[in-house]
Amino acid sequence: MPALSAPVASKHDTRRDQLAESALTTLGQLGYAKTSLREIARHSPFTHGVVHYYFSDKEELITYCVRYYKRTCVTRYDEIVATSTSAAELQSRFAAKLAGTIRDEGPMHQLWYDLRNQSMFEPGLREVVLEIDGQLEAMIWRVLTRYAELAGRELALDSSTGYGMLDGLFAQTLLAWATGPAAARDDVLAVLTARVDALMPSLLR
Amino acid sequence: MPALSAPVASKHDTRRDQLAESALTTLGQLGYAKTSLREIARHSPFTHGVVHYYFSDKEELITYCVRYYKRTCVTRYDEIVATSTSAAELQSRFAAKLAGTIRDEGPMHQLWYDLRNQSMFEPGLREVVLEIDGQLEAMIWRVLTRYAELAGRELALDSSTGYGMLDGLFAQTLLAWATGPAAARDDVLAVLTARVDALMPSLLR
DNA sequence: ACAACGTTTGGACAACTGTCAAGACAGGTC
DNA sequence: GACCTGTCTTGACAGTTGTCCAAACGTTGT
Repeated sequence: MPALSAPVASKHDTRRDQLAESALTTLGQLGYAKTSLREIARHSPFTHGVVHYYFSDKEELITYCVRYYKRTCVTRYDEIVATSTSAAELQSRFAAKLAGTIRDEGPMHQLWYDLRNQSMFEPGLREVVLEIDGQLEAMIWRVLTRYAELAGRELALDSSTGYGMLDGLFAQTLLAWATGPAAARDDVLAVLTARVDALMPSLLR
Repeated sequence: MPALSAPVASKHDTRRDQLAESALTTLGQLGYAKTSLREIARHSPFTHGVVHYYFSDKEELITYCVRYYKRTCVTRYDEIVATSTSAAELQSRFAAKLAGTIRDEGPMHQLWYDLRNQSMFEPGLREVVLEIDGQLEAMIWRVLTRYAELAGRELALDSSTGYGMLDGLFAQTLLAWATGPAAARDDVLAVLTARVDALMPSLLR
């Protein structure tokens, strides 16, 4: 043991998080298919042996990364939900934040869709992907229910449908943002914001 | 040259199509990340050397495959558009066909989303992916405009938004279909049909 | 029969992959 | 000082990958 018991997290866990962070940036840049354990180590302060010292398996590293990433992402809109005082405010702030998170964390979202797709081919990823997908749906549902509450009306759709629709618009924008010319990036984000802004009222009845 | 000029397509092109078909089934089963040229050859009547005889590159094979696949997929709903005589008929047939194509061609759709995601990391795929994505959007737009025409009303959204929303619902269902238990497959498809059926009227104003 | 050519095979190559193990390097305890 | 123990480096392994190439094959024309 490194000491008796570390203040908050053992050094072991700290290093695992550190490696997970290096792995996430690598995966976000190269994608799942082209990311190797050696490449991850190259993007970290360590050599490739360390990866196997802290993770038994490539699969264990990946799933650990997904769960690590989740901690910071599935509550992304909760502050907006908590502090908005009108339906109009919630709507516009949510629409803006959707675009903002693409601008600020684009590669991480690219990675999410990549891993989500991989789960269709790799059974080992399914558990963690479905777990996070459910949390993302719940995150959107919190936005929508609060939105209806503030508007004093009822929602015209269920949780799953709302998540599927908004996620489709989000993924579409992310694709255009990631593959389009750099000069058009601001435009596609503005389109997403306007689109969600226009769509949300029609989700109420 | 094998002959002077073959009846319809040269043997060279025939073999390219044949290899593309083997490649597509392999890619649909294993996904982009785990598909190698040797694996493709193993799923074909030939050995791995032939692949490089007909395709200079792995990238050329993949892009050829995507275009080959496109020929059969971007007109999938045109027959429904052409023969439906009422908005209600078009709506229910379209909703049913969406689910039906997942049932019948699931792996091919998984592959499409896989390659679409890869294009965010691999610039070489962007051109062909964006080309087909545009054709898919146009395909959906033909459905929606005809739907509005039959209903005698106006559409409440533009082409891109309609495609993004419906594609989101489609991808969501595909994920559940591909990763969920076999016993639930019919259910998720029925949910998609019901969902699209309920959604479409709200796209009109 | 021969030659020519398009096609196919199978093996080779270097580079890379995940995995593992032996040793070096700490820091602390006796 | 010696000793231990957790950490890290380095090199090795077997397997796979994309790519290339020399040889064999089969058909065609002469």
